[in-house]
Order: sequence, then C-alpha cells, then structure tokens
Amino acid sequence: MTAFNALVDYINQVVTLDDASAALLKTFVTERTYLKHQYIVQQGDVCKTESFVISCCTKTFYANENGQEHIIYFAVENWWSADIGSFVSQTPADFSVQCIEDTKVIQFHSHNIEALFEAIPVMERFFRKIIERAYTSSQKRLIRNYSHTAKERYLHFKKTHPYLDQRIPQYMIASYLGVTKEFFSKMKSSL
Amino acid sequence: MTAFNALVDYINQVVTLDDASAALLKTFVTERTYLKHQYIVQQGDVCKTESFVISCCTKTFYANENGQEHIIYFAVENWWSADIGSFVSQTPADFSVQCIEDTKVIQFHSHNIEALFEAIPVMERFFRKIIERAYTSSQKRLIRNYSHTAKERYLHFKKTHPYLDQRIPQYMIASYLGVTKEFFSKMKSSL
DNA sequence: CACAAAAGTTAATCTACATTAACTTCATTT
DNA sequence: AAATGAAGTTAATGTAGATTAACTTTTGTG
Repeated sequence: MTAFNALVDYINQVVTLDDASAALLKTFVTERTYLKHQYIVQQGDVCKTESFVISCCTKTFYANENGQEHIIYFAVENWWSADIGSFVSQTPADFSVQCIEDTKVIQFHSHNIEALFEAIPVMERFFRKIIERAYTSSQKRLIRNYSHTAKERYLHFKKTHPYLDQRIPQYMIASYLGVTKEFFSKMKSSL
Repeated sequence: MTAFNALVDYINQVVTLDDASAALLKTFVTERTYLKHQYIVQQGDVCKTESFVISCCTKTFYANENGQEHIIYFAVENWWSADIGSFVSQTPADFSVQCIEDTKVIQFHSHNIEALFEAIPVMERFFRKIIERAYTSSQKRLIRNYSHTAKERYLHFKKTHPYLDQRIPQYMIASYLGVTKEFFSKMKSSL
C-alpha cells in the first residue's frame, strides 16, 4: 500500500471521502521522509505543515529556559505531528517535533489548507473531528497528571503504547511521564 | 444586547456569519439559566449540549475515586462549558460542569448539531476553530503543570484571570492549580 | 576492534507539596 | 443573636519525586 492510500484509509475511518475527492486531495499534500533526529518543527519557528505519520515515530516536546525537554506526546503510525496552535495562527511554535527514527510522513500545508477546505468540504469536517479527539485526549492526560502517581501513569502508558515502551529510550518515557530518568529507573525496578 | 446577539458577535470574531444565517442559527439553539450549584453536565451522564456562557461562570472538574475534585478549567463570559469528548461521541462524560454562580448560557444540542453544520457550513468552520484554540490552550496548560511550581502557576492564573481571583472561593483556585487548599493558603501568604 | 558518547543505574540528600488535625473567620439560616 | 456550616489558616509530620554525583552498560562510529 502506498503512503497516500494509508492516509485515505485513515480519513475514511473518520468521514467518507469519495474517489474523486481523494484524487483531488492528492494535489494538496506532499510526501516526505525525515531522518532520525531531524526536526519537523522547531520551537520558535512558525509551523507550516501538519504531518500525518506513515511509519515510525516522532516526539513533540517543550524545552524550558534550562533546556530541559518535556515530551507532550509521541506520534506513531496514523497520528499527527505538528504544533497545532502555531499552524492555525501562523505564530511561533511553543513546541518542537523531532523524529525518533527515520520517519515517513504526508504533509498538509498552511499555505493551501483553507483552499483544501473550500475544494473538499469533507476535509474540514475530518480535521474538526481529529482535533476534537486530540483535545479530548489532551484533557484526559491533564487529569491523569493531576490525580495519578508516576507509577500509575507509567502502567497506563504501557497499556496504551505497548510497542513504544520497547522501542524508544527510557529517558524519553520518563520525560513524557513528567519525572526524571533517575526516578523513573528506580520506580521501574520496584515493579 | 440580547444573549443571542452576544453569541453572534462572538461567532463573528472567529468567522463571518451573515444575517440570514444568524436568523437560521437561532432556530437551532436554546437559551437557559442555571442556578448556583446546578450541574450543566454530570460525570457519567452523556453530554447533550455545548453551552456558550453569557454571564457568570462555571467549573469543569473531574472527581476521582475518593471524591476529590480536580478543576480543569473555569468558563466565564464567551467561553464554552461542556465535556467535548462526551458530546461528540455521545459516551458517558469524564467530567462534570457545575455553575459557581447563577449562569446564563446558550446551548447547542447534539441531536441537531450535524444538521446545523449541513444548514450553515460556516458554523462547522467556527467549531473547528474554537476547538483548535481549546486544544492549544489545553496543551499549554499541560506544559505549565510540568515545568512550573504551584506559585508560578498561581501568578500566571492571576495575570490571565484577574477578575476570577477575586470572584471565586480560594479552594477552587487551589484545585485548579493542582494543590491542596492548605498548601495554597501557605503559599499565598508567602507572596 | 577500540574508543567515545549516550543511556541507564544506584544511592545520599533535599524540597515541594500532601496529610492530618485543631483552630479561626465568615456567611446563612432560624 | 445564637447556631450551624462553609471557607480559610496554621503547624507538625510524612512522602513522592528532584538533584547531585559516581558508576555501569549499551550503542554508535572512525
């Protein structure tokens, strides 16, 4: 299956996209491969693309004044990589998005996204629904951070991302959970 | 100004709604006043409405197994009160929304929201943009929780919600910040 | 293969915040 | 005005997780 077909399949899980629209959609997006460690978005730059991840994975993180990274989320197959706030308002990004492995994506572009919505209104509905889901999971994550210990958050992470737990370095999981790698190591050995 | 006009004004800050569409919109929404302490949504119920707050304010919170409340956000004039995840998927709500004061709202209803989007496509764009903003602020909040102390978070809260700091009980602010009322009291006296 | 760098571990010490509990102040109702 | 409860304060003690630093293991590279 081509990367583009994977995107169309995913879109069809959310809305109904007919073949003609799919063909038209193809003229609005581009395919690209990033290497491990490359940035899709850098904190401070304006985010020009929304990237749909075809293979492998990215991390979205915030670096504070001391250079410490706080990972907000990982994007694997069929997830999105972008700083949405920056993309929609074309203001400097609060977050960076970096590839953890070589990563293939399909990209939507800020310069023609409004034209895409005019040409294929169902794509606007698709993005509305995608963001609704993202917002919902962001709120649930807020709650988990409030009311669960690091150990509980880790068990939840393992359950929802079993493959990632094996695939990425521990210090990134620690960052995602909001603890230091030292504490994470200790906590993990107590399981 | 009527409540409905306040809503239309707000919508026009985000998209362009012509008079005919505004008149049509009126047939899709309803106006309602809730008393202090009443619930707009209760955790566990399916959320049937999205409420645009005309006056006063609501809190959206999660109650954990021990009955402790964690406030996710306050909605004041021109904000939204709902459990979006529950509303869009019509599944039981993770959160409750309760009025802190007598509160007037205009409500959109799950039973005709898709019909509204068909009738007035610009309303679908409006909701997309609203959710994009909400998602963005939810992510920023996540970051603040990660990388700022309770004191820093309180100072940020005071700056962004100066009126609320006076208007609502301290224990709710403590809950919003994610600390106990005892610690909040101590921290505040050290300012 | 050798070496350097990155990732992970262990342990001592420190701190932001929670818990418990007793007390005070303020608001609401009779 | 007395009484009840809700909101806020203070202080003692406890704990999850941070910090620092020394060390080990793994991974990547010339």
